[in-house]
Amino acid sequence: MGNKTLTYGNVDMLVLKLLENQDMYGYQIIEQLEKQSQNVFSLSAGSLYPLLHNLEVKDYVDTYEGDNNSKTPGKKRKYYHITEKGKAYLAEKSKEWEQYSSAINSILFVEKGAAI
Amino acid sequence: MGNKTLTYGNVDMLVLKLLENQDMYGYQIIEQLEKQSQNVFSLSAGSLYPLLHNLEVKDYVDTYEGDNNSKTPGKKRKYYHITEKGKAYLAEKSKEWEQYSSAINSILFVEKGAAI
DNA sequence: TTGACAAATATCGGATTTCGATATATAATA
DNA sequence: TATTATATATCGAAATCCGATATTTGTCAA
Repeated sequence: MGNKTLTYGNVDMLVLKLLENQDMYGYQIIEQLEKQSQNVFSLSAGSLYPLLHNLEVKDYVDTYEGDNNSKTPGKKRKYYHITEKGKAYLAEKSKEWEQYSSAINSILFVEKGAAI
Repeated sequence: MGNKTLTYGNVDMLVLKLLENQDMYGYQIIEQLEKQSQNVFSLSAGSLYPLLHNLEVKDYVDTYEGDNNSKTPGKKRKYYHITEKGKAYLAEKSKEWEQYSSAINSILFVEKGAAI
């Protein structure tokens, strides 16, 4: 990431969220994440692919190979599709994120001298 | 923390924020953080003390020993006080947090099928 | 009075997560 | 034909946090 530690523990959630919207292949996820965050995040390939394998092992996604007749260069695309189990996990993590970020904000945005 | 990875990389910011409000000793920081986050965070001592030493090495805080005539048991309290350098660092990290969390939210809360 | 407990600080190794470097494959392009 | 862009993959290193453990010291109950 641009800032290394800022998405720690949340990348899987972000990836699953993108996949909830549509099936994607790895490289596409990297580009989409960068675009959709206005260049705040730029996930590296070395982070993404192990993470995707992990999501597959945990049955949060399943995969299929892309069209052979693709006219783009490079290795064959591998598409990822979120499972029901993945959706449930995503919902859980999203909820945790809301709770967590609001707790951070409740500490950051307390005025000096305010009663707590 | 209650949830292990959710505050990764942000604990120093939270601690400095508490110290911006008033000088505190370690144990007090743990209790205050728990209280002020409505029990969302519970920082462990094994996390806090190395972190405090690191903040001291970086000149983000300086320290002094508490009163000898304290009637509470336990080791002597060591108070931490935020420096100007620490305040500048806190401001920087807070800004990053705002940017980061809003980027996360912009990905999480996009409606299915919405144009991006 | 003495033993248990609570307050307070401290350190270490282990677990988790992410990144940079590197490798490989392949089609388009110059 | 060589280079570049696309695409997937793996590995070791770095950073951060926690659980377990240890130590000190004052209070309080038995």
